[in-house]
Amino acid sequence: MPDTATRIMLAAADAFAEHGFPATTTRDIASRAGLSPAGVYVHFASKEVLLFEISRRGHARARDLLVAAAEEAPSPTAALRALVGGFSRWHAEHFQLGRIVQFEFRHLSGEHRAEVIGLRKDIDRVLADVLRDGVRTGELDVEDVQTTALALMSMAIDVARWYVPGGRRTPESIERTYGDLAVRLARGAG
Amino acid sequence: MPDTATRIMLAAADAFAEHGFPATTTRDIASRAGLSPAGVYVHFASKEVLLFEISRRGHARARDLLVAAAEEAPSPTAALRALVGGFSRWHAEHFQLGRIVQFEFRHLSGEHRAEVIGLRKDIDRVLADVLRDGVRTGELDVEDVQTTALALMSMAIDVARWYVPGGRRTPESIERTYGDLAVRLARGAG
DNA sequence: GTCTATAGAAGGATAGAC
DNA sequence: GTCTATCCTTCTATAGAC
Repeated sequence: MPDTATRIMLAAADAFAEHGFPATTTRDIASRAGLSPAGVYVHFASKEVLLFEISRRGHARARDLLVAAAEEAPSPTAALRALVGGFSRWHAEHFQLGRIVQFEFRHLSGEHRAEVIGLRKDIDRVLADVLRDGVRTGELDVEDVQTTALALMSMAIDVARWYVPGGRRTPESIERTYGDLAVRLARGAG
Repeated sequence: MPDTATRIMLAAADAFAEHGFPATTTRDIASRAGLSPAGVYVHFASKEVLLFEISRRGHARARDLLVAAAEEAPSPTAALRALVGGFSRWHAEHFQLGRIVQFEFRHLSGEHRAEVIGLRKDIDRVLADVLRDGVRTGELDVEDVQTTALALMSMAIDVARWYVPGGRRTPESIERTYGDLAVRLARGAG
């Protein structure tokens, strides 16, 4: 049994993913965590702080995943495949967390938003660096690195919006297909 | 000066795009439209009906745009470029409407959601048909038509999430770049 | 068709007992 | 650290005058 604070975060993540942040009530969160409405406030100062904690941890985990994938890959092409494939798979496996991270962002307070933006820039940079590496070695052919990186991130992020567990597409098949698509996109007409 | 119902819809679209549906108050909508809080209900039965009307019209316009682009194109490759480029540009030019259409969907009532889903299937089919056409003629090389269509739609739809007017990227440059990326993605290694 | 006023419900957060 | 009870605010939607 995880500790109470963790249970509350898991309950809140479920609720936020299902209804969105503003439409989620603290009563719903408390009830999912097996607490009274007041019980939440012993562990978190407000509903917004709860969103922030979930967002911060989610972003940090996604970033660590990407950095590790980039470092382990033997070539820019392999790194590109691992990055986009892995990020896409992550957004399928953790589609609830992904939705919160990507789509509830605007409901963070100014200060909290700024901190999360920093993590986002780290994430964007990892992919752009891989593309630049590949262009330098000649493996990849990309006209506009920034925009191509953005488009690839869009493909992966959007998985969280449409993914339904138990559907035709599995996280593994998404990883494979999206990794392939990324390489096709960045290798050009050959 | 547009009629009052239209003014209310425009005001609501602004507010929904800025705060999301649940966090938007009917008072805010009324105030933006230059009405008292009660004035809205003469024209729309509820806040949810307002969201539905905006969503329905937005989807229908996007669909008409795509169908027209597909019909006018002289070849599957040209159609693919026009479709993805045009859809991406639309999500930049109408990023507010795009956000509502794509990200406030879950707040529609069951009946209204079903009607919008029908429009979405039309939209998805247009792109999948173009890819299939191109595979048949041999112009395009796509392994999984459904998933490739989905990934291309993701690229375009996600523009509404990140686009900021007045930024480095214009709707025109997005149209060009994303149209090119789509062709690269579907033409394969050549 | 627009207003003022308000009903009626629900939500975020706190007080204070245990 | 958890509960019950509740404060206070805010919200959607309606009533009824004009």
